[in-house]
Amino acid sequence: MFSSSAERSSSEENHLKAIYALSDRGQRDVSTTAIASHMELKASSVTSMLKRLSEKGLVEHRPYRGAGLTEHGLRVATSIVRRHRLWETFLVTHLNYKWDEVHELAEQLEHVGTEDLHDRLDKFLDHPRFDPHGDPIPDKEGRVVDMEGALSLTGVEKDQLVYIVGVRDSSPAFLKLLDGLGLKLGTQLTITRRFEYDNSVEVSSRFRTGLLLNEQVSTNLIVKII
Amino acid sequence: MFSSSAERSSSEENHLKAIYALSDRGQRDVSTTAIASHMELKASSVTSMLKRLSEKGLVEHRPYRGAGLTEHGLRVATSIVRRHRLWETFLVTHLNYKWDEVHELAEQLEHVGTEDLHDRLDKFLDHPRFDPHGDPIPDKEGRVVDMEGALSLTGVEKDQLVYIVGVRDSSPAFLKLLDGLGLKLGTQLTITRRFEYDNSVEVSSRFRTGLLLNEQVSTNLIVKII
DNA sequence: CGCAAGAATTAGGCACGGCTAAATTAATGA
DNA sequence: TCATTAATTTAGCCGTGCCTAATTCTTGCG
Repeated sequence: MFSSSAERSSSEENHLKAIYALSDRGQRDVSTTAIASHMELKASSVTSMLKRLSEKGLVEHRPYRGAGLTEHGLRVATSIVRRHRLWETFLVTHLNYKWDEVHELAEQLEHVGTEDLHDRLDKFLDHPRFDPHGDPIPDKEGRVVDMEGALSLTGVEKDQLVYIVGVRDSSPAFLKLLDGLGLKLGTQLTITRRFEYDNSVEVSSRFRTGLLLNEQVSTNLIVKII
Repeated sequence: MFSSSAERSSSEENHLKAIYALSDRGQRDVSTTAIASHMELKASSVTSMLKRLSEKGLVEHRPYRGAGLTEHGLRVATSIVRRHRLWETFLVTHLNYKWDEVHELAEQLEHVGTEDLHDRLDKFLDHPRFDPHGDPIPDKEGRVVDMEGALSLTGVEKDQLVYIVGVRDSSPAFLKLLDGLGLKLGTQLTITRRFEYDNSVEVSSRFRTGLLLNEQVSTNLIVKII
């Protein structure tokens, strides 16, 4: 059995991660343009990377049609997502970073070292199942718990008690907004009023009542019914 | 006050670190060849990097004569050594790596992130003053404790009780040898016999007596008199 | 059905960081 | 002093990974 880690560059790994994310965990194919805009690159750069990844057997590239991960590519992409989320967890739980500060750093750390390093990190962190944004951390074999019962706050009935389990958008701006509103993972909420005018909702938590959330915010809040 | 972190590549940082190490912490100039052989590069590659670092004000390059760190370069180099040793400490104390396994990983981790990350890591580790090999960790301001009273085992008198505080060679091979002999930081020793023939010494510790160390080994062991 | 718009690819250029080979400088010793 | 040698630098090439501009597919609409 030979190692499957045939020296990948950070850029290669980032492309795999992008395809993974855009294809809904490797389900369907994604377009060159989509990858390019996700990574803030030009399409031509993506094309040449797709060619390279295709030669390495990580990606199936159908020119002019799109690209998808091979089985091998999917394993690699999952592993990188795992690494990313483990580092984010470490940064928040042990180095006292805030949840809106860790993405960039994890983006760099995820490319360092071997699988062994991350297995050890995982063990040190006591096998966390969710990262600081509520995203599930794939296990060693790439299995991802899928969050059944989770839904967007937008889809919740009035007066239904729910608690926040994640965010759909983990940009610093959105996370800081939530901090400012006193909303974090685990916070319990109920929708007290809905406004048809703009689909905004009024929510109450233990600490705050009459908090008005616009549609964008409520859509990006992932909750579970208690 | 503007930031002094004007985007440095890993390769640039590695060159600074090499100059720092070879120049005895930035004292004297070092030759292109010395840097090249230390980094396992060709001299011509080093020359072009020296030119770049010189333009960035990190290195003083006197063509055909040698190169030394500027004050700014010295600060940067010290910071990288600090990062390296902090990560080595983390890997050993929290991820259970052995002292002969951490160098390569730290070599990669040291280039990630900002000074802030490493200040937080330092705090998390509770401001360690020595890394797993006994090398001093520079503080935030670049101050290095110099290990007064430390000397090579070769220079110790017969029957003098000493303990191991560091190693001059931290290659995996040497560290594994020490592991095999049951020698580690803190181990107490006395030289029981000296052999003029090849400058080897016989030492005894609490756990082992009559252990024969050749000159290379005893030279690379740094000890303090109790 | 055919063509124009838009997506994607190809062609060609650039900076980085490495290399080899050629040219240059410094140092040494006869 | 001057020639030889060793160290160093310069010249020029290559792969990665990005870019712009030109070209080639696909597709949907008139």
